[in-house]
Amino acid sequence: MTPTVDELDVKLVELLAAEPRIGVLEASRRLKVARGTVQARLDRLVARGVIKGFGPELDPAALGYGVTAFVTLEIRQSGGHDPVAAHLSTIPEVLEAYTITGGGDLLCRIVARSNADLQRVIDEIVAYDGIVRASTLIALAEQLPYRTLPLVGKAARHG
Amino acid sequence: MTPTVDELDVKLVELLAAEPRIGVLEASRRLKVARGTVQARLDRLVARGVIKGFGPELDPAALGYGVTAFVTLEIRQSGGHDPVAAHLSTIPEVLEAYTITGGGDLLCRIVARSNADLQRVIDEIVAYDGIVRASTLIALAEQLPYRTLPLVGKAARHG
DNA sequence: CGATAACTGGTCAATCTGTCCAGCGAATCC
DNA sequence: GGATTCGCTGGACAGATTGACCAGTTATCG
Repeated sequence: MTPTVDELDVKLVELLAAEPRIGVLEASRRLKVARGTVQARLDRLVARGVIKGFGPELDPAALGYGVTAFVTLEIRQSGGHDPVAAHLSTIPEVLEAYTITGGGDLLCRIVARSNADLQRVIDEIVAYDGIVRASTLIALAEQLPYRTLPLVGKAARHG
Repeated sequence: MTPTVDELDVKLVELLAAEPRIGVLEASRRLKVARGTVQARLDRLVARGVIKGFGPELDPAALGYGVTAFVTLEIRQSGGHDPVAAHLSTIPEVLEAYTITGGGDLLCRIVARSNADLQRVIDEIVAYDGIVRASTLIALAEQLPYRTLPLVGKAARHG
C-alpha cells in the first residue's frame, strides 16, 4: 500500500497545526516549495479526507462545561441503536457516542457544568425508555489531550 | 453569571464551522455586521479560550487507522499516573487519555489499522510495567460524531 | 525510451487583511 | 443628571494574499 501521505504532507500538516493562521503562501515559504505545490497538496489531503476540515475547535470547559464523563449505556435489545442515537443527539451535552462490543451497548462522552449538573444530564439521557441502565465514569484529569499529529507521522513512515 | 458567549458569537462560530474557509470580511457580510465587529468577536473568543484553534482536523480512518477502541488501564498504585501518561504519549495510536474515577484507572482512546493491529497496539501499551491490566472495548460504529456546536448554542441561551 | 504526473517559478487581476479613524447609542459610574 | 467607557458602525488605506493561469523542468513508471 502506497502511503496515504508523504513526508511533505506531514510537514505541511504539522505546520498548519502549529500555526493555523498562516496562509498557503507563507506555508510554501516555510517549507521551501512552490506555492502551487502547497496548494495542490492541501487540496489532495482534503479530497482524500485526511483533512476533514478547518473548523474552529471549541473548548467546552471555557463555555462553563468543566466536567467530563464517559457513560456506558445498556440498550434494550429490541429497537436497535438508531433511535437511541437520535435521542442522544438532542442533548447538547452529549459530545459523541459509539456502539461498542458487548451486548447492545453504547459509550458516550458527555460534559456538564458541575457534578450536580452531571446528574441532570444523565437523567436526561436515561429518560429515554430504550435505555435500560447507565454507568458513569467521571474524568478526573486529561492525561493526554486529543491529538492526531503523531499518527500522521507514523502513517507517513509506515506507508 | 454573564454568558460566556452571546447570540452573535454563536452565529459566528456556527458560520465558521459550516464554512471555515470564508474570511472575516465574508463572515461580516453574512452576519450583517461590521467587519471590525467580527474581528473583535473572534479575537475575544480566542482570547477567552472558547476557540482553542483552527488547526486541520485529521481523520485517522483516512490514514488507514479504521479501528477505534477504548481501553481501560488498571494502574499500579505506586508510581502515579504521570509516568504512565508519558509512556502512552510515545505511542502515536493513543489519541487521548483520561484518569477516571475508580481506583487508579485510565481510559484511553486508541486506533489501529485492523483488529490484528489492535493487538499490537495494546501490547505496546501494556508493555509498560506500571500497567497491571487492560480491558478493551472495540468501537463498532460512530453513532454520534464528535461535536461541540450544540453546546455553544446551549451555553448562549443558558448564560 | 516515451508519457504522464508533479514541481518550479513566474505573472495577472481581484480580493482580503491589518490597522487606522470619527461618530453614535447604550450601559455604567460619580 | 451628566460624564465616561464600551462596543458597534461604516469607511478609508497600503500591503499582502488568493485563485487562476502558464511554460519549462524533473521524476516516476510502464
